[in-house]
Amino acid sequence: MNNRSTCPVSSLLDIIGDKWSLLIIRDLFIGRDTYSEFLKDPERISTNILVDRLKKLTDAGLIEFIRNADDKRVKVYTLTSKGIDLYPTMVEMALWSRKHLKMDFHPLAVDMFKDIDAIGVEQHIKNVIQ
Amino acid sequence: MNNRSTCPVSSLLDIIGDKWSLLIIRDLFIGRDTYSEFLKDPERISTNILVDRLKKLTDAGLIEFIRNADDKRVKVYTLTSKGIDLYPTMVEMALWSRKHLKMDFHPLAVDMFKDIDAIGVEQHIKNVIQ
DNA sequence: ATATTTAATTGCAATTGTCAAGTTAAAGAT
DNA sequence: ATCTTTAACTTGACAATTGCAATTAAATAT
Repeated sequence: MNNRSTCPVSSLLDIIGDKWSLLIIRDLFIGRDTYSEFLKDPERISTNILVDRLKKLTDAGLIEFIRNADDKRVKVYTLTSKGIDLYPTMVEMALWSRKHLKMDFHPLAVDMFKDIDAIGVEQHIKNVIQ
Repeated sequence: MNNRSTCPVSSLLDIIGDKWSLLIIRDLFIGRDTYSEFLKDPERISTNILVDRLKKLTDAGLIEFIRNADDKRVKVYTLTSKGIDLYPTMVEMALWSRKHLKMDFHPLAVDMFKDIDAIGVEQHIKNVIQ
């Protein structure tokens, strides 16, 4: 366990409370699923941090990987159900940013916002995680 | 701005993506609102980190403070509307922990879960932030 | 065999965090 | 008026984490 406290927020922060972990989770939601694809992210994660976070997220049971059958060097990561369940949190974070940060967002985010406005957050989340 | 990218999730992580910032926000939601109360948290934040985070959260416009009129030594912190709007994110984080971490939670969290189960997440959030 | 690609490691500097102690200004006690 | 306590920092020594650049190992491609 190793939690700092019995607060459910702090307990999740103990797992994903840094600038990088959630970005790997995000990538998996948008179809980026290998080490080299994570490295291409605009946020420019460095290789040692990436390896460390992939290991920690795997140990925490949020992600797992299988070797690509055609190229066994390639680890293809996937979200576990535990990882998929972070989607509502990420959506709320994105909605906060849309409301409070005056900036232009990535096309994929714009599309997501459009869908949320069209069918509602609840239905959007349902569609993504089930 | 200084964002790493145009991803709305990463942009929020640029502001609160660490192990401490959200705990200060949490404290303000449960009525802890001074430096010395933050220090008493079970997570044991150290003094220089607390000062640093209070300053960063203030600069980011998530919190602000006024001096206590009766005791001018005391800074009483409050959430701005920008900070209050982090409540949905924190609730989703707490719900994730309840679902996936097999542990006993703080009485205040238990009460919150009870209320959410009774009236629904949406209504619970409405009641808290308006 | 040689080159290329994917994933991971290493060395070192810079940043961040911990812990213990000290500082300052206001408030309360004697 | 002086002493003590309290709130909010500040500092310094040290440990841990992160960032950057270069390198390595294994699998695959030519």
